Amino acid sequence: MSDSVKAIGIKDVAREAGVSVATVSRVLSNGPVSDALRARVEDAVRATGYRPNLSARRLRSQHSQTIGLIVSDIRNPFFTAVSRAVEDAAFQAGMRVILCNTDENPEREAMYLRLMQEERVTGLIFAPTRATLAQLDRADLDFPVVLIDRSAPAGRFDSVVLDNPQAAALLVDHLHGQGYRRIAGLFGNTSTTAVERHAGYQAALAAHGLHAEARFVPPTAEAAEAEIARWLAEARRSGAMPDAVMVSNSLLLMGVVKAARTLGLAIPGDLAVAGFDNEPWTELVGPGLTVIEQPVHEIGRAAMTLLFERLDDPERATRKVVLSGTCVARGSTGGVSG
Amino acid sequence: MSDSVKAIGIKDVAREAGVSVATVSRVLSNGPVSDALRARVEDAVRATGYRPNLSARRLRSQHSQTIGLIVSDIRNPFFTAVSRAVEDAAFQAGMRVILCNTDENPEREAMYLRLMQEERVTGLIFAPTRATLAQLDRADLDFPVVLIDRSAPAGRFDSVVLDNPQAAALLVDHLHGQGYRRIAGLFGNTSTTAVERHAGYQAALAAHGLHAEARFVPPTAEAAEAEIARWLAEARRSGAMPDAVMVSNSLLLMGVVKAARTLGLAIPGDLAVAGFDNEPWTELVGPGLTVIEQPVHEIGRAAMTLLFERLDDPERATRKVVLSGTCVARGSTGGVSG
DNA sequence: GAGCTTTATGTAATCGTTTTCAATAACAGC
DNA sequence: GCTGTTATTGAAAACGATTACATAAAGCTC
Repeated sequence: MSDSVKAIGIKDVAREAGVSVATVSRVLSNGPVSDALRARVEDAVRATGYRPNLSARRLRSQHSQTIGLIVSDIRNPFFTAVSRAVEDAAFQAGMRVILCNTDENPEREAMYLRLMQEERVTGLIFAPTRATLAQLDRADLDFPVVLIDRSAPAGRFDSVVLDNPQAAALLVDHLHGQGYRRIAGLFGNTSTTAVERHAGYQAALAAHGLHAEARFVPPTAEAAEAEIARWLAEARRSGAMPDAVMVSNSLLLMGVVKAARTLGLAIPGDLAVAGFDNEPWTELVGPGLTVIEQPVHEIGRAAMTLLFERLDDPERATRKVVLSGTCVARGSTGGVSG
Repeated sequence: MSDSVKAIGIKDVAREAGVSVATVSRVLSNGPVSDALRARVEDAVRATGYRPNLSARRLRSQHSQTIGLIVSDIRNPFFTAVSRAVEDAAFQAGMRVILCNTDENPEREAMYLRLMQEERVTGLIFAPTRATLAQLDRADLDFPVVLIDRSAPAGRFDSVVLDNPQAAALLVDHLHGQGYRRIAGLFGNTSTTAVERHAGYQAALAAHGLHAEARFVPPTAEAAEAEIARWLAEARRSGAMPDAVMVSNSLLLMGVVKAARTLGLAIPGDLAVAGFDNEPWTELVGPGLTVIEQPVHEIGRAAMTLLFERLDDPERATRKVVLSGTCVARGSTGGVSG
C-alpha cells in the first residue's frame, strides 16, 4: 500500500542474499549456481516478494517470448475457440499471447500490425481481411506470420485453413440429397473464406445441374436478415422462391433464422437452412440447424505448430495446412417431403 | 527480409536526421522542438521505417500504458462485450489491454495476477472466482484493481456489478405475474454473482409467499442439463413438478433448454424457462427465451472510469457501482394458461 | 550593453535486467 | 608442486529508449 516504497528489483534480492546480481539472474534462469547459493537466493526471492520486470528482461534478452494473435471478431465463437487453442499451446512453450480484435476493419488491422512490430513479437497468427491480405505480401514484418481461416492461394506465408470449397459442397450435397433443388446462397463480403465457400457452392450446384443464385452482404446478422427479407419478397413476386438457403457463417445464419421467423416461414417446411460453425446454440433453435463443424482446436494447434517450425527454420518452404470440416445434419434441412 | 540487418533504433534515426537522440525522442513525444528539426526528424523516421521499442520505452519511462483484464470465460458473450468496451476506452486513453482468461480456475487466476505484476500494468480489471476473491484482500498488488461482475460486500477494491438480487427478483416477479407458482432455481457454484442472484430469488419468492427450491451446479451447460434431468425425474416421482425454472447464467440456460428438449417437455407448456444474459441466440430458441439483459457496455465503461479515477486519486474512498438489469420477456414464460 | 529569463539542443545518466568477460578456486594429471 | 582445465562467481557492459542537467543562443528589461 505504501506508495513511497520503490518496487524491489534484482538488486535488492542480491543484497538480501549477499550475492551479486549476476548470481540472482542465474538462479532465476536456471543457470550454473552452487546449491548453497541457489538456496540462499531462492529464500531471498521469497522474502522480498521479488517479481521480475518483464520489460527490462525483454529489452536486454532481445526476445519477447510473446506471440501475437489478430482475429477479426472475438465474439465469433470460432475465433474464441481458436484463441484458446493458441493460448494453451503458447503457454506450454512458455510464451504469452497478445490477442487483438479488428472487427474486419483494415485500419485497425494496420494499427495492430504496427503494435506487433513495436512489441517485437516472436511471431504472429493472423486472420486478415481480403483488403489487408492483398497488401500483406508487400509489407515487411520482422517476424514470421501464420495466416488462419483466410489465406492467399500461393503466398509468402504459412497458413492453416478449412477446406472451404469442400465444406460448402458438403452442405450443397446434403441439401440436394434431401430433395432441395432451388438452393440460394448468402455469403459475407469481407473474407476470402466466403469467396472460397461461394466457389464450392457454385461448383457443387453445377455438378448437380442446378442453378446457383448467390448474394454477398456485410458479415452481420442485421445485414443478412435485411437482405434475406428483401430477397424472398422479390422471389415471391417473381414466383421463384428458393426452397433452401445456405450461408457462409454463423452470424449470417442467425440473421436468416430471424428473417424466417418474422416472415412467418417454417424451417424446414417453407425454407430449409444450413450454415457454418457448430456453435452450441445451433442445436437449440427450431428443429436444430444443419451446419459445418470446423476442427477449431486443431486449427489453433496447427497454426502454433507451423509458427514454431518456421521459427526453427526460417528458410523452409511455406506450407498450407488444409483441414476438413464435417457436416452436422439436423432438422433445419429435414427434407422436402417432411 | 535480410536477416543481418539489425533492427533500426532511435540512434539511426538521429544520425539520418543529423540531430541528437534526445531530439528524436522529443519529436516522438511531442516535446519542444523547432519546426525545422521536427520536420527533418519526421522525414528520417519515415525514411528509416523506425518503430519504437516498447520494452525499452516502458522500462525507462516506468509506466507500461497497459491495463490488465482478467475474465473468467472469454467464450461467455457477457465478457466479450465487456472486454470490447474496456478496450475501446483504453484505446482512447492511449493504453493497451492485456486480456486473460481463467476458466474459473483459481490457479490460473494466481498465475495471471503474477503476470500482471511482472508486466507492471497500470491497473487491473478483474472478475475473480469466489475462492480468489476471499484472498484478494490480503494480496499486495502494486496497482489498483477494479472488480467487475463479482465483488465482496465492503472491500478494499472499487467494483462495478449488476444489481443481482434485484435482477433475480425481476425474473421471479415476472414468472409470478405470469401465473407460475412452483419456481425452481438453478445457480452456478463458483461466483458470488450466483450467490447474490440466489438471494434475490429466495427473497422474491418469500415476498410472494412461495417456496424456494434451489440447486447449485458447476457453471457448464452439461452440468445443468444433467442436474435438471435428475431433478425433474425425482420431482415427477414425488409428484412435485415445478412449473418454471430460472437459472443464473446463459450456460445453464442452454443446459436447461437442452434437457427440456430431450425430456420432451414443451416450453413454456410443460415448463417455463427464464435466465440471464440477452444473447443474440436467446431470441431464436423455442418461443424466445425470457432473460435479464445486462448493460454490458456500460459495465465495461464504468470499470474503466473507476480505474482512471482511482489512478488519479489513490486515496479516494472505494466505490461500488451497481447497475440495473432489465427483464426481456419472451415466449418461454408465456403464462400458465398459454 | 549588462544581467536575467526563456527556449532549443545536446551529453550523459538511468530504467532493471541479461550476458560477456575476467578472476578465483578447486581439482586432476604428471 | 606446477600447469591446464573446469566450475563458480562478480564487475561491468550492454539492451533502446527517456529525461535530468548543462550549455548556448536569443529575447527581455532597464
